[in-house]
Amino acid sequence: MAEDKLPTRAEDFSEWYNKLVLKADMADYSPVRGCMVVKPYGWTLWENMQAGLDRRFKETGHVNAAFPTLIPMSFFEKEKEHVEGFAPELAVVTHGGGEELEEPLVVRPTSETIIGYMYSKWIKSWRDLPVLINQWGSVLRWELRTKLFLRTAEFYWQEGHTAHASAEEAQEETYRMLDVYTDFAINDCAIPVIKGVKTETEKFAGAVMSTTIEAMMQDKKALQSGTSHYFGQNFAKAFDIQFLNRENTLEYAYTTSWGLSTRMIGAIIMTHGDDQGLILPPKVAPIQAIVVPIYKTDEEKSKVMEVADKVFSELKAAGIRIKMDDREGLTPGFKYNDWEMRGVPVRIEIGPKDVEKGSVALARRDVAGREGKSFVSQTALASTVSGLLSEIHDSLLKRATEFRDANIHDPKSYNDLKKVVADGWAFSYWCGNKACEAKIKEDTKATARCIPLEGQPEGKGKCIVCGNEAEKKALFGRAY
RNA sequence: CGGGGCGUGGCGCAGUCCGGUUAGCGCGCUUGCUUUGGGAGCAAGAGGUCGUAGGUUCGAAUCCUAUCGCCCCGACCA
Repeated sequence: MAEDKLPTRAEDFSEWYNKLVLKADMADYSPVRGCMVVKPYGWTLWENMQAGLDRRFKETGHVNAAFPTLIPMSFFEKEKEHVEGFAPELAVVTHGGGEELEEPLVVRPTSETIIGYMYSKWIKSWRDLPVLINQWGSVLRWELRTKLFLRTAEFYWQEGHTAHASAEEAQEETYRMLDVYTDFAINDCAIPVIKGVKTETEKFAGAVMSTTIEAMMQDKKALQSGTSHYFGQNFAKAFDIQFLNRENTLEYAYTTSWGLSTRMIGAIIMTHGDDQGLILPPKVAPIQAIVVPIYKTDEEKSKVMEVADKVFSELKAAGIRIKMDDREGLTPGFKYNDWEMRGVPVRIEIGPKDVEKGSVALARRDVAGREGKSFVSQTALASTVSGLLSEIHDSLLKRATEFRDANIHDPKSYNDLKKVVADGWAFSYWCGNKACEAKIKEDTKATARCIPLEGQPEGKGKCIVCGNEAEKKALFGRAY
């Protein structure tokens, strides 16, 4: 741990990320190419994220269920765009129990098909609608280039699948869940995101409309952090999800799906981390405060530990996720660096001097060095720490928002756009034509991230590429 | 699938061009003593089929052939 330091973000952002994921004990490579092992520290973070999302899902009327991992191959062929989109990345099971299967089974890359099949059995009347089901699980996509959390063959996520009696209602659901993701990203992960609609080129295979929340990483690349799709009747027709409406006529249902994955962990790392390591947003951090006791002699140790234990119990009772670092034989300095690598938001140092003065040293992870350190009274420490945690959340969000906003540009010409997207995003009028979108991608590697739902100027403009009339502005940037 | 790089103790590397017998170094690990308010010091230890298979040779980590795997850059994607 002492050697083999983390590269700085400026030196090599990609290496910084790879090393950090390993050194912070978040995940490890698996023996199978492209798969990852999520280690306990990373998984606890995910559990906290799950809790925040799951609460929001329940509040908006959804229930959880579980659908199988294996899906008949033929299901994938029922929706044309869907099969085209996913065919290249399917893993297929051909044998079971030593025998070749009559019909190959696909390891789910997403569950629209099998859930569509089940919904067609369950939905007969308008009284059965809406169906609002979410599933927590993992999916498998045979990715060519992988990176821990950001793109792995197998990843963990939730996928919500809903069916509605009208297009309006399904569209409302699509936007409602996008708002849920936005709220989660901002208020739990301290990640500012931009809500928007995907272009035709970028949308989900089989969707009528895809929406997204896009976040800017510190290397100014975009990361799609959550998606919510409106399917219209596409999947209902493919899987025969029909119901008798109030007029007693048979009608196809309107469906949606929405997902957010462990990729969001990557977003947290790349949004907040610094050259010392991770910086975890307090709301989801596995450990919110770490206690480091400092002593030399046995006599000092017993006095210090008495205070440290008391502080620990008080904060724990106050609902703060706290841990005591009582490892022997390690210097305090080592422990500081160790917990900084892991991104623990608050560190509480307690030494002989603090015992005398009735104080503790509080260090906040988001402000480096001495500036982030303060000496506070042991009395009412729980409320001091709670206050600091919430202050850290606010400051992380503010810092990330300012960074993002400073790197979104409004190029005046196409040439200008080309320069801008090399190191930032462009927010420009776009006519909606695929050719213009493709030209940008070809010239700059930047893609249309989304057409933002908010912050659009009044009135029309001219497409940054072709100069034709354009209704709306789109965001362009290089993406993960 | 194209282009580039790399496989040597747990990790990071040197040695390979120009073969020579005990394969080194740093970190980590184990034990002991001293340490401990920003990555501790000393001492003694443990740990390696040099990716794999074949070949050349008195002798191969080193040369030849084949093969496998990984990483980076491109084409596809949450």
